[in-house]
Amino acid sequence: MSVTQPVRSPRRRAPRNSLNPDRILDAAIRLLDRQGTEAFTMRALAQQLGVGTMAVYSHFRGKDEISDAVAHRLLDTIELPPAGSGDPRAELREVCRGVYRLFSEHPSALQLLTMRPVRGDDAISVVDRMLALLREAGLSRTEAAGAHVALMQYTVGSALWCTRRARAMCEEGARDRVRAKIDALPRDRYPALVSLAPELLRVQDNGGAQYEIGLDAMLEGLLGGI
Amino acid sequence: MSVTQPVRSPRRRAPRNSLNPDRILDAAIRLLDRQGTEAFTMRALAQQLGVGTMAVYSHFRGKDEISDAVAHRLLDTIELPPAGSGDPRAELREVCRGVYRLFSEHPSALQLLTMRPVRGDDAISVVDRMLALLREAGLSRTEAAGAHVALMQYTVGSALWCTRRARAMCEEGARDRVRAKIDALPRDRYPALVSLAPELLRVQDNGGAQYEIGLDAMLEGLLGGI
DNA sequence: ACCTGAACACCGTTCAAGT
DNA sequence: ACCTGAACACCGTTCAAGT
Repeated sequence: MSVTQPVRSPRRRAPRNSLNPDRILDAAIRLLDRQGTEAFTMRALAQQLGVGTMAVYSHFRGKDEISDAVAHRLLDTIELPPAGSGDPRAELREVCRGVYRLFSEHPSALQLLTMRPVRGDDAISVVDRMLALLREAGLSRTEAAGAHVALMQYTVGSALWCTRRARAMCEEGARDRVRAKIDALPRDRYPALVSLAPELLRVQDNGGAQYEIGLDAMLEGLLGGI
Repeated sequence: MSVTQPVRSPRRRAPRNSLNPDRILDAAIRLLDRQGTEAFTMRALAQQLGVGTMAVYSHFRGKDEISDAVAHRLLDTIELPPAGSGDPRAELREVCRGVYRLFSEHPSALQLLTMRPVRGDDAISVVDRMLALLREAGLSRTEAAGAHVALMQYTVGSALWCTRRARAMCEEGARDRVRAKIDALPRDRYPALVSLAPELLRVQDNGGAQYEIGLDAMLEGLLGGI
C-alpha cells in the first residue's frame, strides 16, 4: 500500500482558486439553515468548503463581514408582488407576507440580524415599496413612516416568536413538558390562562395563520379609517 | 515589605459562604445591562462577584441555567396595572406597555430570550391577565388567544427593533454614515424612501412613541369592531 | 493573490483537590 | 457543601510561511 497518498481524507481539498465570496456565502447560508447559528463557525464553514480555515479570510475580513453579507444577500431575495393592482392594501399585505416568508424559511438569518447591529442597507427596495403603498393608501408622510416601522416590527417579532417556539418544540418530549406545566398551573390563580390553554397552543402551532391575524388587525388599524 | 500578603489584588476575595443564587443573578443582570450579552461571560461574572470562576458552578448547573433564571426573574418584575377599571382596552394597553418597558430597560434580557429556546414559563401572570382582558373586551376564545399572541409578537418585535437601532446608533459617527447612505440613494429608483427618509429617521428616534402607534393600530384592529 | 498550519487569547466546562 | 486552579476542547483571528 502506497504511503504517499493519505488513507482517505474526510473531504478532499478543493482545487486552488475555486474559492470565491459567492461560494462562501452559499455554504454559510446552507450551514445556518441546516444547523443553526451555533454551528456557524469559521472552522465548520471552511470544512464544508473543503478548505483550510484561514482560506476564507482571503475573501472576507472576518466572521462579522460574512454575517453582514449573508443578511444582505437574503434580504435581497424577498419577492415583491407585481405593482399597480390599484389595491394598495392588498399589495401591502403581500409585501409583508414576503418579508415574513423569508424569515420563516431562514430562521437563522433573523437570529443573525438580532445579534449584529445594523450595518447594511436593510432591503431598501422593500422599504421603498411599502412607503409608496402607504402613501398611496392615503396616509400622511409621518403616518406612512410610522406605519411602515410598525409593520416591520410586527413582522420581525412574529417570525422570531415562531422560530423560537419551533426550536423549543423539536426538543425531545417538549410537547409533553408544556402540557404538564399547564396542567400543574393553579386554576384559581390563572383562570383565563388555564381555560384558554388549548386555544393558545393551537393558535401558535400554525405560525403563518397566526401572522395573518396580527397583520390583518394592524392593517385595519393603520388604514381602516381612511 | 511583607511578602505574606499579595501586593494588591484587583478585587479582594469575597468571604466564604457569601455567594448565593440571588447575588449571582443580580450581578448577571447588572453585567448584561451595562455591558451587553457579549460581555456576559462566566469569567467576567465571577470576577464581578470577587470569586473564582468555578464558584458560580456550585449554585448553577451552567451558563444556560443562569440565563434562564435571569429571564425568569426579569419577566416576573413586569408591573401590572390595577384591575377592575371597567375599561379592558385601556388596561390591555397598560399591560402591553409594561412588557415593552421591561424589554426597553433590559435590552440584553430580550436578546437572551431570542437566543435561548423557551424554557421557563414566560410571565404567566401577564399572559393570564391579558387573556382575561381580551375575553372581557368581547373576543371569542380563539380570537382572544390569537390577539394575545399577536400583541406579544408586536411588543417583542418593537423592543428588539429599537434595541438594535440604539446599539447601532451609539457607534462612532453612525448618524453621519446613515445620512450619507441615504443621500447616496438614487432618487429615481427609490423615490418614496428618499422622500420620506427624514420622517423615517425621526419616527425611529423615539422608540416609545413609535411603539404606541403600532399598539394603537393593533388594538383598534383587534377590538375595534366589537 | 491565494492558501496553509502553528500559535494566541479567548470561551464554557470537567476534574481532582483543598477547606 | 462550597470554593479553587489546572486542564480540556472549543472559538475567532494574527502571523509567518508556502505556492
